[in-house]
Amino acid sequence: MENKDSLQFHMNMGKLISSVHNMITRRFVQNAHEAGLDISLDQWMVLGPIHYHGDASQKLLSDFCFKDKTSITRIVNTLEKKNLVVRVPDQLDHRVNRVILTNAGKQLFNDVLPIMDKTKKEVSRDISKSDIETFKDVLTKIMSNLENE
Amino acid sequence: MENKDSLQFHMNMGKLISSVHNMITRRFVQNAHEAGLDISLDQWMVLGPIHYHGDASQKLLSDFCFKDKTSITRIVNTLEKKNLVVRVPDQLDHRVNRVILTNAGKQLFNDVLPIMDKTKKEVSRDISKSDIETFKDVLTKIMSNLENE
DNA sequence: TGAATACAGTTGAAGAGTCAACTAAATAAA
DNA sequence: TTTATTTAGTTGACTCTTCAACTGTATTCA
Repeated sequence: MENKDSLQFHMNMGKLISSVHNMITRRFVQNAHEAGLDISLDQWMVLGPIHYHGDASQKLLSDFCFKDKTSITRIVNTLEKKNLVVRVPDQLDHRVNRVILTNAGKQLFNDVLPIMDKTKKEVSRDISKSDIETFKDVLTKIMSNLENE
Repeated sequence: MENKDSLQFHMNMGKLISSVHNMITRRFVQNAHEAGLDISLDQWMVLGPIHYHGDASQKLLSDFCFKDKTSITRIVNTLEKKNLVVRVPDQLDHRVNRVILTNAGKQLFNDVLPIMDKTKKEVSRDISKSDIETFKDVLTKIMSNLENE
């Protein structure tokens, strides 16, 4: 690709976001892999709230991660297959699963923290604090623009 | 979700981008669907350069769309299944497929243009021109931060 | 109480994403 | 001119996403 720069210049927002999303996802997995850790960005995004809450229903994970309940079902399946979490049926509300970290899950969580940090630094290298703020504000604004309906 | 705002405030960049990416994708498909059009955002992203170039190798599509060649293979498969494009083997370089729009493909392209426009407006509603500019600059900067290696 | 409704979670099917391994054709190097 | 390397594209295995249809369990309200 001879003139990638001029192309990017003409890229629209949707394409930019999609490309950046893919690149960040890939970089995170690469960084984790280089550190000998086997985890995807989405698995990490789900692991976080479980760790934070100690235990979490899939509905809560869905809300926190802004992911469809179907996606949560499948990601939790994967995490369970890897023995990082277990599903425990709620005693009061029998519709609910409480998702809990195993020891391996807690271990992995701590191991991945520095990887996340490294990836963040790589992503935002040479971008000013104020531009990052504007960037996050715009993302948040877009979310509210597209929320419900 | 009681206090979504305070949550978003604490969301990190990766999560924000991932959420926004999914929301834009979903909204585009919804808008297309409401207009009676059956097309995904990724299919549209591939259709564009084909229309622009008149005919395009999969390699070129891969470069323009910032998508893996594997993804292009599968998206072109889908487009071909829907009779929107055809693959024509290149006469000079037998490794290459030239991907060409059918009449149905050209028709769809024109029908989708206003949908794309509508979606863009919805996405960027009430966001200032200068914030959009900063936003796109940051995205481009992230791309160059994560490029190769 | 009993029927309708809402809610939590799962499943199936189809479109995309990644990586790794693979054809087959073109180009470079010996 | 053979041999080696690069390049274009496909395939397989697996993860994630979306939609629609489906269990079961709570809740509401007549």
